Amino acid sequence: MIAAFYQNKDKHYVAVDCIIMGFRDNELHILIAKRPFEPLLGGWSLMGGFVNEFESINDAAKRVLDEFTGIEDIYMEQVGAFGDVNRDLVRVISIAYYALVDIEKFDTSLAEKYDARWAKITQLPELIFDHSLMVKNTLNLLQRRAAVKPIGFNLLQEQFTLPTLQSLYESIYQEAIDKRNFRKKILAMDILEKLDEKDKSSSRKGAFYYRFIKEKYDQLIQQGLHFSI
Amino acid sequence: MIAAFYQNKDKHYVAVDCIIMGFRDNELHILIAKRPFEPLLGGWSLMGGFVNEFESINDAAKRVLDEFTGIEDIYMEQVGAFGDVNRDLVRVISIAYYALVDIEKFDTSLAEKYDARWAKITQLPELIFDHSLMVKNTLNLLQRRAAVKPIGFNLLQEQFTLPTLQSLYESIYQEAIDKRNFRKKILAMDILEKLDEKDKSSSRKGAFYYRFIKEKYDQLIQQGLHFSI
DNA sequence: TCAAAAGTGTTAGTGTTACACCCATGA
DNA sequence: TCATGGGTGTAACACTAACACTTTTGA
Repeated sequence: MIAAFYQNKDKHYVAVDCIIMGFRDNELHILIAKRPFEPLLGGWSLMGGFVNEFESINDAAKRVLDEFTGIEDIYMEQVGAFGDVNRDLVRVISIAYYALVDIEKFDTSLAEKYDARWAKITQLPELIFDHSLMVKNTLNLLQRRAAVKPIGFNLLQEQFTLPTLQSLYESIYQEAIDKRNFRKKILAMDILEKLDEKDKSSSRKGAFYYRFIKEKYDQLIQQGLHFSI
Repeated sequence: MIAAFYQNKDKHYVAVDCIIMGFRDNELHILIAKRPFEPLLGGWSLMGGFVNEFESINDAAKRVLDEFTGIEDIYMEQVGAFGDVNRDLVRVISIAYYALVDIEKFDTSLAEKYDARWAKITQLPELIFDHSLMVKNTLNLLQRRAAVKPIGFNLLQEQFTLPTLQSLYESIYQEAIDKRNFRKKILAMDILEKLDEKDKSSSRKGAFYYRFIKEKYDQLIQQGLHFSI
């Protein structure tokens, strides 16, 4: 019988915790919620949930992401498993995922429902358990990923200006980038389409909108392009 | 009561699977074992074990590594969690770790005990479940890590020659490296100590032994050195 | 003396960094 | 007209990649 081999093994609670990132006011933000119950009532935490018996861990993460943002089809990637015995109040193994969302699509009614808010990554409060560590590892991973994959666009709306795109990367890497070098590099890849419209919300002159052309990117990758910022 | 919150949640078997890597005959090898029981009797698999109730997932990995190699204090890093519902015969969530060992320290009696063997990474047989995927992800991760961290030395003995070190990196990246450029780069970092002794096992002239000086590396890192191959 | 692997520098080219001024616009 | 952020090119420098011959030694 198959089950015999597993019979005497311990079983564990397994959770997913999501580092949901958005971009607003030229800064990365993370969605955090105030814990509504004891113990640690009022402590800030990431968005999480338990993995169900007939659900893959990826599906669990997608479910949690949808539940707390109201957005489906979110870009996400696993950060890793966190399994210290005492990381939670009872023994729970948690698998962290980070997600990149267009903050404009966020269902703000959920913020009230879960007592959640978008916190600037530079001004995060202390989080419960090992959630601060999860965020730290995520930022690390994001910095490595964003340098070689065009995932940053997931944080922006369909149309965005180059100044906005640049400030996004500046926020990810926490450092200033030279305007001319940045433009040269991103435009040289030839994966953006310049639109006719301008965004005049942050200057009188206005900045042209651009659009990421995924099809072109995919095609160029086939031909050996290496995305790099 | 604390437990109330968790009460109705599902529990899961959680395993660790280890991608144990060694270097021999100028090639990366992975330790795999023949499954000694049905179903899938005789199928090749990675080294694994279940996570116990009062054991962190890292400790579980260390336990498994020691059990199958006879070596303590092994360099290891988590690859990630694998949690498809049907990845195993029953629902098991597995956390993969890769480990880099000095293959000379391997307790060969364990190879018989577990019907294990070191398989060349270029000639791996098909593995059971999602183990081949785990290896693929590991190789990816290793390539990224080895380029910026001096972890390759964990695969070698205390003393090694530059030709050996080079062939190690050639095996990791599956591509030839220019001898002169490689030496220039690695020696420029000034983290190796040249010894007086030569290894004459692979040439009449003999190649000088070198040693990685961890203390010096740590010190230089403080001063802003970036390891890079 | 020869075969076989170890060891050694230079150059061209590519990519990266640093840097300053004009433009368009609304108030 | 002026204040503000958007937009543009070039030159020095650093790094990378390409490349061939000499040395040592045991058989």
